[in-house]
Amino acid sequence: MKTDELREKYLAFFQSKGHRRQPSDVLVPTWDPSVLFTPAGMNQFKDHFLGKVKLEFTRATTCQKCLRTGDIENVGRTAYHHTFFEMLGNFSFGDYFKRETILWAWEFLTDKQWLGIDPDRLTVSVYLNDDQAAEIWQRDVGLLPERIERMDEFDNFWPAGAPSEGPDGVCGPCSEIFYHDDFGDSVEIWNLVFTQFHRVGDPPDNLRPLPSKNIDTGMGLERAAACLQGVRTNYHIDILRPIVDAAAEVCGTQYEFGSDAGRRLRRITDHIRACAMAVHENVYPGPQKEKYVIRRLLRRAVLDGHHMGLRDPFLYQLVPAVVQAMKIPYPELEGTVGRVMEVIRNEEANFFGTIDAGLARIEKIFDEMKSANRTTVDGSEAADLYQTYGVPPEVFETLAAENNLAFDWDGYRRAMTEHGQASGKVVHTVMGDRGPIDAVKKVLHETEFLGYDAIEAQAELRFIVAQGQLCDHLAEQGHDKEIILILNSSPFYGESGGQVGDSGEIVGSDFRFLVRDTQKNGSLLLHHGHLVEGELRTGTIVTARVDASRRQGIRRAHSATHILHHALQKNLGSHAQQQGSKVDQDWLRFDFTNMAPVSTDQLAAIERDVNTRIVAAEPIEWRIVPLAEARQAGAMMLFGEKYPDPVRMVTMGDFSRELCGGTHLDNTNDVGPLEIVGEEAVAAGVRRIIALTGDRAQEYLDQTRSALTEAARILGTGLREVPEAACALIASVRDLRKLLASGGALPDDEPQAPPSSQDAELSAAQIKAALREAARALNVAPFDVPQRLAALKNEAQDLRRQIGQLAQSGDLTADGLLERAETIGETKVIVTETPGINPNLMRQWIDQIRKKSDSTAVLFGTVMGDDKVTLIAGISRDLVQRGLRAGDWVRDAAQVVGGGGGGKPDMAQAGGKLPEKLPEAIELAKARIRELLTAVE
RNA sequence: GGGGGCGUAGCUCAGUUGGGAGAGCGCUGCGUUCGCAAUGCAGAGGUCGAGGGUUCGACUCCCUUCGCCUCCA
Repeated sequence: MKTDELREKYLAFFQSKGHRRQPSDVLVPTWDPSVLFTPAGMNQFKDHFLGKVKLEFTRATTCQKCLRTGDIENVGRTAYHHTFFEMLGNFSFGDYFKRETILWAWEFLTDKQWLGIDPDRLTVSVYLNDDQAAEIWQRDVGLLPERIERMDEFDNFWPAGAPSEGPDGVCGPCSEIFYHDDFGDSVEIWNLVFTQFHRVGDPPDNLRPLPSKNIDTGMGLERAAACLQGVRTNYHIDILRPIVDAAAEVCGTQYEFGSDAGRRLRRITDHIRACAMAVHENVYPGPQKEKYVIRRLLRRAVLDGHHMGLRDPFLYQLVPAVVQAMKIPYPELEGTVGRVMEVIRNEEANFFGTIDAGLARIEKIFDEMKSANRTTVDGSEAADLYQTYGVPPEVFETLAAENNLAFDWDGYRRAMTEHGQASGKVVHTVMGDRGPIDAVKKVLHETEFLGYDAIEAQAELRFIVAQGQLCDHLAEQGHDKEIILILNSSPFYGESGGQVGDSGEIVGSDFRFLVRDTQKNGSLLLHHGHLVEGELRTGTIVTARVDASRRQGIRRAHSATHILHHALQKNLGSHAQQQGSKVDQDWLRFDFTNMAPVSTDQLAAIERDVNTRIVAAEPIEWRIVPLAEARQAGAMMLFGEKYPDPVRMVTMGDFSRELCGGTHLDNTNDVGPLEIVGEEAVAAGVRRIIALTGDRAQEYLDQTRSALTEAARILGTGLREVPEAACALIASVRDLRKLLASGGALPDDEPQAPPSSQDAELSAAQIKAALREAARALNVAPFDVPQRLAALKNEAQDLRRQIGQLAQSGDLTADGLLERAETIGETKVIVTETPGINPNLMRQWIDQIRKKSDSTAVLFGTVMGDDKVTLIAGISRDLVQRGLRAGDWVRDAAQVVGGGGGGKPDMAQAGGKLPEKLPEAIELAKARIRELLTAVE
């Protein structure tokens, strides 16, 4: 039986038993902070199990995309381990229980109409004291007692070991069904979990019966398919074997089941499937969390290829094979093949680069080891290299072996364990209640949202949460910590879909509560804020009033976001899909898929398109429609997003249809101007645009204009010429610096600012472009351009002044100084003030003097600025050999001017901050050198 | 979220208790050579990521910040 057929039969079977067929949840459930990836079919029903949502159905069946990395080491080695896999399941929320579950499972497995498995191949297990389940298996199904095994809480309880070890919360016994294959293995193909207890504390008597019992079953699709297809490993089933074969071809090797290469090919198969599915859902390889897991999977697969001799990206070539295998249940995969391949190829290429860089470092370590006569690679050294540069230890070990060096795996593991501990641990909660909000959920399933039509409404105050606790009455004002109010209905929008929460106020007959922010928890709206007047009491009728102007700014930004999304796709291509967004008051941030930076020309075109749509005054409308209808209407569907059904579809004119729960304008014209103020990278393949709308866009334009005007004033030129003049100023400062360093003279004519053009007024776009160009040349943020220009201008002036001083000291030349030098013994000694000379020039002179005369000792001093003194001393080589130190000499002199110094034996520098004492210091230096020279005679 | 690391010339990088910003490749020019390859000589190219602080003096030390890499969870 084909895998696709098995999947379909399972879902159809449970549909025929009154189950609602639900689509798979996304791979990364962002709504659930307790997991990175969906680990099982029941995950999307957590709140159903706990009675926290209104139940529209009490029986469901799914085929869930899952990803687990707990057993990652076993992938490829064993027959049945995967990271990515599909899980078939049927669920009951307080509906049917053990009897139906067991009978249906048996019917589906053995009935000829369904799987038709020979009953003799099946055995089952039940929990030690679950007589109820055992009896159903024995009496109702008719299994012989020897085919029913009793297992302990670590095998047949969920969560494993819960009764004695916890955690607290819902739990229950389970019953597993095993298939005995032709290879002598017994394979657990189906786990039936009977959630019937609530654990409170440690044994004994810690399992309380739940009022509402649930069923949660899971059948591993690949595993069951392997049994039905009679193959010895999941990797040989019809949807995986083609990927294995494709991997073998790409790796240029023959697939053999038992070989080392065979294991590597199976691992590559698993990991590329996981990566492709994740990237398809817009989860890219990255540095943290779920993105990091994907990166690690990809790298493990690349490493296997590396072991088999590959040195260039290869994994990406397997993406089509993955899509081919998975496209029946997930037809949307075909739409993203190119993007997925590109992302994976990119990441692979990066990693091969990392490996190359690592090789160089490893060579270096080997060299050091050889010179130190060490024969074992230090484990902690390898761990260090891995943690810092990502050089995998396997690569290290291989190279070590080639160099006849051993590798200390124990030390490596020890170091990695320490690192893990140093990095801290996060506590994971499996499933359960986490505070007062969960308690509220059981009573009040949702806050009715009224904000699409109103910004003010009457409502009943249902719950007050203060200091993390529920209370009925609260009089205290000025709470440090925020209070949360929950109403039965509210016009406040809770942060979701990237749109920030509303702020405003909730008032009653005798109180006033300021809402700072509104958050969403499930279907509840949480109003966070502070009580400023009166007393709060649950059950009272209140008026909830949203801050109207802020809401209006948010509406502008949100509608602008949709228009921007449309413009991006038009200008960059349909791959420019939303990756995330944040919508605030007249401010929006929009992340989207794009491999390269968006050029300034493209940005200008995008901005122009958006503004054209805005002024076209297109109507904006929304409706609640069935998901299928929205899809047919061509609404934008994002990968990695799970939509409710029906959905809210927002339509703008005839150019944009998006599924969106946010608050929007009625007409595009109300957006006002839109200004793109930034474009940057957020991750490989993801770009971010930041834009302003309405008032803030207008402010931004005004600021831009005044910054450019100010820049033009500083430069003494026209607006249009600012970039050119800025470049000229930079060049002139650079030239002046060189001039000063080399001791050249100032050119007669000061550079002139380019003449200001008398052209007509510049457009907004031209102003922005001019300021941006100047900012790029100056390497500062656009609004800092005037400030930077002023600083540069000052610097230029200062440099000119210094060069002028330099010119006045023209009589000080190396030759001139040498002529006037005092001779002590064989040595020419020059100790003098050199007004206006910078340290660099002093050094050059000292070098010249040392070239012209054999034995010399030179010390120059000058006043720098208003309050600083610089001294430079240089002595010739023979003096150094005789034990003189330039540093000692100059330091003595510097002490007179209140400073210190040092340097090399033949050339040293010192400074001080008492300019008036410079002559004294010079005199001391003269005296010191006489002493020093006499001492070493 | 936490640990480690990196931002220095167009590229790859060096820079040793804080005291003259370097190498290799590339580039430009001039030689050797019939020409190419090769090679010799000369030269251009740097706000040492940004901003503060300590200091007489910071690529170097401290703090902040931005970008990138990497590992752990």
